Amino acid sequence: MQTALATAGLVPLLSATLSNRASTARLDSETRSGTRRTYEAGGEIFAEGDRAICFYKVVSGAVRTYKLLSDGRRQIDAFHLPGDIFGLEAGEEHRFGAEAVTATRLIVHRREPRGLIGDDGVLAREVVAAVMRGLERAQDHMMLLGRKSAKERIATFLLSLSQRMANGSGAIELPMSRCDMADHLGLTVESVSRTVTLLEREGLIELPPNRRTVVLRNAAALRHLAG
Amino acid sequence: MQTALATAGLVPLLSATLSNRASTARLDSETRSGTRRTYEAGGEIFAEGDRAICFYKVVSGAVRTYKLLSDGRRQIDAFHLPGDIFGLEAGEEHRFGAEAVTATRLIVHRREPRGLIGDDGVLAREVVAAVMRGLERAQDHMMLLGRKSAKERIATFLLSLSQRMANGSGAIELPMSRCDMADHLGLTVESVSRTVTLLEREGLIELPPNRRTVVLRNAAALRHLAG
DNA sequence: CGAGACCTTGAGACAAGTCAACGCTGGTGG
DNA sequence: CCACCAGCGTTGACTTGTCTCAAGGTCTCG
Repeated sequence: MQTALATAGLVPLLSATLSNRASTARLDSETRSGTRRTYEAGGEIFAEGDRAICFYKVVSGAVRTYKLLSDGRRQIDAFHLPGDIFGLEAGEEHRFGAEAVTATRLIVHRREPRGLIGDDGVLAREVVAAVMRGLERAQDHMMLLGRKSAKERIATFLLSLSQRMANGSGAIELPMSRCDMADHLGLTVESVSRTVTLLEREGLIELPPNRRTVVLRNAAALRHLAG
Repeated sequence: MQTALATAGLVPLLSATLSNRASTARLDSETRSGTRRTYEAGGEIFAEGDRAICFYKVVSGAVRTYKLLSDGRRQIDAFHLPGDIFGLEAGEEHRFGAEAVTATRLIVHRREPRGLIGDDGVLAREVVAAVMRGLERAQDHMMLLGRKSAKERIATFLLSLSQRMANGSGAIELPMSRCDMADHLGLTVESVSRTVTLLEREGLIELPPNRRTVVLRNAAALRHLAG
């Protein structure tokens, strides 16, 4: 059993064979060993520097993880949507803050020194997959932040959200404000607003008066922009 | 050092089982199962999209891993120095290209589907530690790319290099060109050159005529800049 | 010593940032 | 039920940091 354990943790790292297997074994880990917690919009889940006792899985809502510079500049590392795991750390402390973007329900898992996680192969593999996915997203995001124009950033962001939210229709319900988008994409609020408006004028997207919904009108063109 | 990281990082994350089993096996992983390979400056180690058969550990020299956009824009994800592991993938393919920055010696490890890695606790932990460290570096780098000025980027970069190279004196031998620095920091060659010159004029660093060496004259001020 | 790669510098252009209104919208309380 | 308020989003005018383009300088290596 302990060998299986070791395998569960490491193999997905090194070969995709198992990772495929893990994703099909969609046992709901929610039913296991986690307690629930809810937050209202804007609620703090943990702060940068807090001891990393727990990690979290989003049930509903959305979460942002971010870092601050001493003068208040903020970089939002990622938005976490239902199914996503966040709050994993290699060290003792959280290297990010985390806040609920909208009203959010989470499952909280204690980071057990041994035992619990080891006993749950599904969760363990989910955790490793979450780390690897986080790494890949971070790498792609560096390309965006380092080398893409505002228009390309917005296009990339909208496409990736539409894939992750996948609600059938082409409409995306943005959970986050323009300010959050800006701090994720390395832009200012004004640039985000202007660029979104520009994409609408060019017919690539559509913006109901509400402004928190986006309909992708020309996904091919967006994809071309996103590179 | 890496063992320390592995202990701090992997174990709390996944389970202590592996660590107990392997913590007594203090064998140098270099002596196991890895073959050596050398590259001259500029040599390609693998290309984006290649099947990820192997991963690598730097013995000497320096390696850059990068992504390209269709129009040639490049983002250098990271520079890998002696002791660093790179080329690990969750999937079947390399998501980056890798090239030697200078003449480089590597150890090549086959990515065994199971078995071998599981048998070598030290290597396994090094691997997980490498992934976690890669994630942390990527996260810090997003802050840099998304929110820092050119001056702050250069300061951050020089400090981090000086820590990683740690050759006693305060002098850093830059293995990479200005162009590589630019593509890592999300700037242009010209901006890098100008900013480095500026830091020299302000007395924070010193640049021997060679231009590939940097002496940190005022690390405190640089640290303040880096945020 | 010469060629080429690399680095620096300058001048001008431009994308994105800043500052400042203004408008919408959704919620609250009179 | 409507009017107001506060927060969010948009837009405009202007500024600025970084990029672009174009020389020119400097090191290294054959």
